Amino acid sequence: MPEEPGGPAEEDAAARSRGPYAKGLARRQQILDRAIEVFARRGSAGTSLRSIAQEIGVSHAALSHYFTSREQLLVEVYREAERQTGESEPHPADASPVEIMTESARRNHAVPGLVQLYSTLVAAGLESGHPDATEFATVRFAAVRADLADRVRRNQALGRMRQDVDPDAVAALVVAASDGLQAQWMLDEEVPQSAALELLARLLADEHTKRPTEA
Amino acid sequence: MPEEPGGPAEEDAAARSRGPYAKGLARRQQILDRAIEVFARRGSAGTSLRSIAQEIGVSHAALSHYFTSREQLLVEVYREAERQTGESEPHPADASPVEIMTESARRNHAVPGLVQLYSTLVAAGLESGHPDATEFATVRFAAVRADLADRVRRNQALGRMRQDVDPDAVAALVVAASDGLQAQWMLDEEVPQSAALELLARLLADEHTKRPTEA
DNA sequence: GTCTATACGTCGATAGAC
DNA sequence: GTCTATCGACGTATAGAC
Repeated sequence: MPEEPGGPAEEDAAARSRGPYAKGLARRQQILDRAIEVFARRGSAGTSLRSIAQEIGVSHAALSHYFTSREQLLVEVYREAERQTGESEPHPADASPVEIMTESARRNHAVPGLVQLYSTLVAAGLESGHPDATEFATVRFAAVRADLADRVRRNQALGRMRQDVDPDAVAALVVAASDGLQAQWMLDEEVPQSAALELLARLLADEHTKRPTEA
Repeated sequence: MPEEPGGPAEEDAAARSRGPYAKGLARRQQILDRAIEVFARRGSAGTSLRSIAQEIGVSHAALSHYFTSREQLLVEVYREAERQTGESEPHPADASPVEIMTESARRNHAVPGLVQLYSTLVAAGLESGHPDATEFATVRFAAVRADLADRVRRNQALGRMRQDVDPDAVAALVVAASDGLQAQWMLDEEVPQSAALELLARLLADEHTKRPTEA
């Protein structure tokens, strides 16, 4: 219970008694911002709680005050970095699944370390004993697949996409292709990432709307 | 593991003075076999050099005698586990790219922890400062893509695959789809992994050879 | 609520004895 | 070839200052 010497106590008291407040939120945000820089410079593997704390000028225990575990910090750093790319804003309603993932890939590449962090989180999520990463990966995959499957149905209804494909299978396939191609591209920029995604888009396009030059 | 007791001593002396020989190789193999079991049971994330060493009944320093780093051990464990699935044996020459990856996925699922280990190695390989994992992932991706691209060309020559697709793009796409679908499936077995791969195969099949029931 | 100090147990790596 | 011993660094947990 805050002592709050002279301030207007009514609304502040309720707000202040629980949950994070201005200073704490700002601090938390500062931690995330600095963490993004550190991850971009050194990668997520070599970045300890202590090194992030040192960059900010606090003790590593302070970070534990804002994030219950290193893994949760990683997840939140990823979300914040993704948010800063504009990825959280909704994509155009009539965009095709492949267009969505192509645009996402383009945004991801603009943030150093983001693809690596994503890969790290997914890999950790596959292991038991990493509940934060598992939940992150599970929820994210499910949400992206659901969005893409809806877009497939919409594109099919518009006659822009083949009718003889299962929307759920297409959604899983497009997510997998996008993620996998980004990983391959990180290791070898010669990998035809864009060409492969465009190829997939062409294969999924309705045959009657395909431009003859492409066939 | 014959140490060839009565063998000619000349080359033995040279061989024994450096590099591994019978006893050391057997020990190394034993370590890998036990490590595979431990990884299957506990996952790669929670498996330290100490825990593997404990299972074998040696100190963790002994493992460092055979593997220069934990990362190298991880890579070799993956290779050994993959070898034991029969994955190292060549696939039929006329198999299609998607058939190859479908069969590989089937074999991978038979070994607990293998998909997780693979994801961990690829994620580590994307980070700088992990040379062993980086080399593993780079070489493996390049080799698989080269094999698949050859198969695409062969299937195109046989008239079993669309002529209007770039073999290199198809190879990268199929690898990405296979890897990504396995990861998604590990988190949610409802993901239509097989259906998505079969869908991709159908999209890539030559239109004239497609069975009418599928169109 | 925010943060420091401190400590615990574990980790990968390495040096040197046997 | 394997051990013990030790190192520095890690994530986490707790006590308590402010």
